[in-house]
Amino acid sequence: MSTATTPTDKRQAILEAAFRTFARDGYGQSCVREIAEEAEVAKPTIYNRLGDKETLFREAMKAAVEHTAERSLNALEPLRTPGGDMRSALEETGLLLLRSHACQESRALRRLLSAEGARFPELLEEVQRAGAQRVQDALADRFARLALAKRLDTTDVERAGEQFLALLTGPMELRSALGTRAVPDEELQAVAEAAVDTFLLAYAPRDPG
Amino acid sequence: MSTATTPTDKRQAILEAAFRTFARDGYGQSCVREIAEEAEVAKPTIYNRLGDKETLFREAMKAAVEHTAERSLNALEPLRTPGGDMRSALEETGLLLLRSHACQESRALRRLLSAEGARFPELLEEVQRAGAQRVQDALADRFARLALAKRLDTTDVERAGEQFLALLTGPMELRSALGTRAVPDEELQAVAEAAVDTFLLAYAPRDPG
DNA sequence: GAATTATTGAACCGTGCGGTTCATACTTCG
DNA sequence: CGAAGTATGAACCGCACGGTTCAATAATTC
Repeated sequence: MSTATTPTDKRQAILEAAFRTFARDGYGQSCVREIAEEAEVAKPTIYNRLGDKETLFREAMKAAVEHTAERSLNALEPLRTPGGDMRSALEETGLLLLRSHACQESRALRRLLSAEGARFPELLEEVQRAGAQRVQDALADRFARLALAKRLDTTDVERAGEQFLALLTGPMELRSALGTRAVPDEELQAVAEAAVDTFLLAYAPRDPG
Repeated sequence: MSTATTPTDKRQAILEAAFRTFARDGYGQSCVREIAEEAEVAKPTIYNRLGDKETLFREAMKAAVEHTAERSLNALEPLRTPGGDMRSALEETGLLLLRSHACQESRALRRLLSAEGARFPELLEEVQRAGAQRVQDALADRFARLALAKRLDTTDVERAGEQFLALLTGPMELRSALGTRAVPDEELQAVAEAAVDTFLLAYAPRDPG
C-alpha cells in the first residue's frame, strides 16, 4: 500500500520535476530550489538521492529519452505487416513518428541536449544512441525486410531510413520554430503525406518494362 | 587612421567575443567578465555600449545570422544558370548549403537559438525570418524558375524547396551529434549527393511516354 | 512501541554573478 | 597645449545560487 505521495519512487518524482524545470528554464537558469518545489520535496532530499545538479540533469535526461524512444519505436509497427499497400503503411508510420517527434517531451529533450550537449559529451552520446540512433537503426531493419520482399527498391536501407526520417523531421525545424512551439496535427499529417509522396517516388519499385 | 585596436568598431569586437563566449558556454553559463576578457575590453565598456546581458545576447545573435544567411543565399547561385545539367547544379548548391549549415557559426547560432528561443520569442522570430525562412523562400524562387523551364517537375515549389533542404540538413542532426561536432567534408559531399539522387527521382521531369 | 531510517524546513556558507561607481589615464580634436 | 570625451581597472553592492548542516519530525521496520 502507498500513501498519497508514493514512498519509494520519490526519486522518480524528482526526476520528472527536474526535467520539467530544465525544459522550461534551461539548465543554467534552473535552480535546485525550484526543482524541489516542483517535485514537492525538500531540497536536501534531492541532494541525498541524486547528488549534485549535474547528475540530476544527467539522470533526468536519461529517463526522458526512454519514454520518447519507445514511442518512436512503436511508430514503426505498421511497417511490420507485409500486407496492405506501402503508401498507407508509410503514412501511418510517418504520422506516428512525427507526433512522437513533435511532442512536448521530445522537443524539450532535443533542445536541452543540443544546448548542453557540448558540456556533457558522454550524455550526448548515450542519449543519441538510446534515441535517434536506435530509431534509425530499427527503421533500416524494417526497410530491409520490405526491400527483400520487393516492396521497396533500394540497396542501401540505412540511406533510405535516414532520408525518410529527414523528409519527416527536416521540415519541422522551421515549422515548429526550432521546437519552441507546438504544431497542429493537421500540419503533421500534411508533412507526413508529402514525405511519403516523395519517398515513394524515389524508392517504390518501378513497374518492369 | 586607426590604431592597433580599431577605435570606433570596438562594439563589433564585443559582439563577436560575446557570440564566441555564448556559443562555447551557453547563455546561462556565460559571464560578462569573460566576454570582456575575450573582447580585450573593460567590463564597463560593454555596459556603456550595449546595455545589459540580454541585449548583448540579442545583438550578438542578430549580427551572427547576417553572416550565415548571406553564405547560404550565395549557395543558391549555381541554380540561377539555366545551362548545365540539373544534377550537377543541385549537387553544387547542395554541398555549399551543407557547408554553410555545418560551419561553426551556423551550428552555434542554431544551438543558441533553440536553447534560448523560448525565452526570447521576438529574437527567435526575427532570426528565423532573417535566416532559414529567407533561404527557403529564395530556394523556392529558384525552383519556380526551373519548373517554368521544365527542368523540374512540380507545382508546389515551396514543398520542393522544403524537402530539398530537409534531405540535406535532416541527416546532419545525427551525424553532427546535434551540431556539437564537426563533420568532414567528404561526408558532406556524400550527403549532398544522396539528397540530390532522391530529390531528382522525385522531381526530375519524366521522359514523355 | 521502540529503534532505525528517511524527510523536512530553516538557517547558513562561500562564491560568483550582473551591474555600478569612481578616480585615473588615454585619446582626440580644436 | 588644453579641453572633452571615452576607456580602464579595481573596488564595490546586492543577490541568488549550489551545496551543507542540524535539530525536529514523520515514516518504516521489527
